[in-house]
Amino acid sequence: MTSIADKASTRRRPHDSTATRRALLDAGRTVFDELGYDRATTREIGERAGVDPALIARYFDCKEGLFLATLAGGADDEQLDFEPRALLAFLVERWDERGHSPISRALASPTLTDDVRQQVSSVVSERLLKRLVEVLRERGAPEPELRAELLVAMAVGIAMTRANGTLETLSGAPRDEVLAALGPVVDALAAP
Amino acid sequence: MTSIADKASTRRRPHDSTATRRALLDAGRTVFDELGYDRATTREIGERAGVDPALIARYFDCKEGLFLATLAGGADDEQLDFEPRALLAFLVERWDERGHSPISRALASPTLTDDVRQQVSSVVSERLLKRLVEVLRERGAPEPELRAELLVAMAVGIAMTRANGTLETLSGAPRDEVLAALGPVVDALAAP
DNA sequence: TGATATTGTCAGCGACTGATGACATCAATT
DNA sequence: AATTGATGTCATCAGTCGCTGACAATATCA
Repeated sequence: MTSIADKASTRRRPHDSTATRRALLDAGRTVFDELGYDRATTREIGERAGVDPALIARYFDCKEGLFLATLAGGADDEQLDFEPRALLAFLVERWDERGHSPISRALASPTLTDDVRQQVSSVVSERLLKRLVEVLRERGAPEPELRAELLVAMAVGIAMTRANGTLETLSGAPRDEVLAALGPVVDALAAP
Repeated sequence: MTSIADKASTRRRPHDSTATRRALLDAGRTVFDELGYDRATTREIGERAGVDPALIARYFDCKEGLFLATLAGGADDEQLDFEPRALLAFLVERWDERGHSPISRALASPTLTDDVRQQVSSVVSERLLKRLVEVLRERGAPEPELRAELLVAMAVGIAMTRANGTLETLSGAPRDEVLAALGPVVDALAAP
């Protein structure tokens, strides 16, 4: 018990900078995703990480620096299936569960810093669009770049409205049902 | 000149409560839409309305009260075409131009007060969903409520990502091109 | 004209936020 | 063991925010 490498324990092993960094990153991801950038406070992030908020400034320069870092990391783009239906299902599933990636929130945000916009663009492009565009091109879909981004945009809209409960039927419907209804829609988007 | 009913003039006609109310509503709509609820400040709204910010509290109780009021009014649901393609085109067009309705922002917002969620729900339902559902039902589309909300959700995602520029191709593409690509997609959503 | 309610102005309060810098604590090296 | 750099803690600052209450200006009506 009380393993020295205990991660989520109440007592932080002192003077372990990499553990502190990661704790802040994890907590930041969660809080930014749950509350959005503006509502998220450095004090809240620090508390959830079990770390003094002042360390955000030390390791990430400022709040926005931590935000940028959370955007970059986190999503391990393991063996994703880039078949359009499967990818939409993955995105909706991922963004349905809060606390993992603030990218969907950034994509849906009204105002973005230049740095953040650039970061989001490059992450989404690298992790999702690049290979999705390839798949669409193989299928002979016209304007594959545009259609790939449209698929991501659709996922964003669905995830956000499902999360905040403004569209009641959509929010209440089980994910399977939503995805089933979307099947032919995605096919139409990916058709030649 | 210097008409007594001059609305955007530098000098406000004194003691005209209805004009003041409307000025605050208009400015609120614009600022909430441009900046989102959190970034919008009562001082900024007051300045744009040419009105002392303290009057927000008098006429709308508080900032959120003004926000609720902006959600309710504004959109004159004139002779809308509820044919799905046309409706999506209308929504994307409307939400492409900032400063008119903060509803899209509310739909894309991560966290919502109960009051705001309820207001957004009822406005969207009354103005858009109700008749769109009818059209979908006439067409024999299954789960017309779900599909109607999916169309709105798609419009939200597209509008937000286009506005913040995170998806570069989609943001840069002319609206016509985007809507053209979406035509078959909407048809698939509305198909029986 | 004088009395009264409505409307607009202004200064400032209390709370919160991100950030800073002085200080304490720890660990590694000599 | 002593030194030194790295790491963590804390109090606090400066700025911003929504909101309030006292007061001034205006309109309405007797």
